[in-house]
Amino acid sequence: MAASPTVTWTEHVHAALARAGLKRGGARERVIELLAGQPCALSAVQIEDALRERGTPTGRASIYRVLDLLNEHGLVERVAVGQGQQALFERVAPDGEHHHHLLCEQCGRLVAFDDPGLERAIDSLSERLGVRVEHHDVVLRGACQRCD
Amino acid sequence: MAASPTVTWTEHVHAALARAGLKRGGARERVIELLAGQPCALSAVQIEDALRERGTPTGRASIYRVLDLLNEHGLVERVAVGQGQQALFERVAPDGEHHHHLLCEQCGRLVAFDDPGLERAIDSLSERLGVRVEHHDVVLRGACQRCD
DNA sequence: CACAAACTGAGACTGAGTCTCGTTATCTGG
DNA sequence: CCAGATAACGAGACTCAGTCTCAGTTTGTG
Repeated sequence: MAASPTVTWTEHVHAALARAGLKRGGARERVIELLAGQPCALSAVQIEDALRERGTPTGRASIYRVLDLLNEHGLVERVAVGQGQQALFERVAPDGEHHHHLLCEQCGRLVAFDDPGLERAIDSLSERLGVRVEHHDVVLRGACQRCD
Repeated sequence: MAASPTVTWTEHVHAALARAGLKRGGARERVIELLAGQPCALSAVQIEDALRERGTPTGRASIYRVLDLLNEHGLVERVAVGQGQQALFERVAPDGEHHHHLLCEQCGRLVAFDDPGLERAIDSLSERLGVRVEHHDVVLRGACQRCD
């Protein structure tokens, strides 16, 4: 939502991976580039298909490897839409901004939203429970504006 | 957490299914009985194993059928713990009381919690977004009290 | 008690995700 | 600029949760 960040996500990713002493590779660049152009979450299968359609078919193993790597470095986030059986991945903004999802049970559309009140509720929760909350996922299911 | 409800979950389930004009069957009774005795969510595989260990091995297909049926009737809820690859199921209290989960990334323990503030935040969210929210899942990941 | 409808389970099948391993590309530093 | 070391890649076999099918069994009603 921040219109044009000082560093793009792609640059941010390259910097982080270089800092970790990793080399570059074709498959990785392709996955990163694809994710960079996505507004919301994508499944590994969708990534595989998209790359094939672009004329750059990429091994399944490589895709999962890249996704795992990016996830470990906090550059990408696994979204558990729960009902479906495949994991979705989406980029994490360098500034740490993040959002959650509403899955429309009618049309299957995934709608992103954010809400400070919700974040606050979760923060205070972590204190109340006496636990350290590292990540949180909120998935709403219902009908989106279009379908309601 | 309500110490002893007027109707037990098992009775509630039987009543609901009878109302729907369904017959009884061995596999169903076994799954219901097993779930009735669980404090928290269980995967289909765990159910299959547990039933086998009890000396009443039950077909995989039947277990999934029962779980789907109970889910359709709102008697059981699918919990998407997200990272893992198998769905978890747990009973839904007749009084509609519900809770969420913290998954400890150290020990893998699933801790249940509830929080009115969180529920409120989600309710107000649904208005703000102009959508109808039917269900919601909140999964926290971090370290539980024991591991922190 | 007979029959229709519901239920069950063995096992084949699907499809996402993992693993292996031989090959290839990248990046030093000499 | 080259060579060795190390990281990245991809084909394809494999795993495993979950689905589907279908013939046989049980339930409960008329």
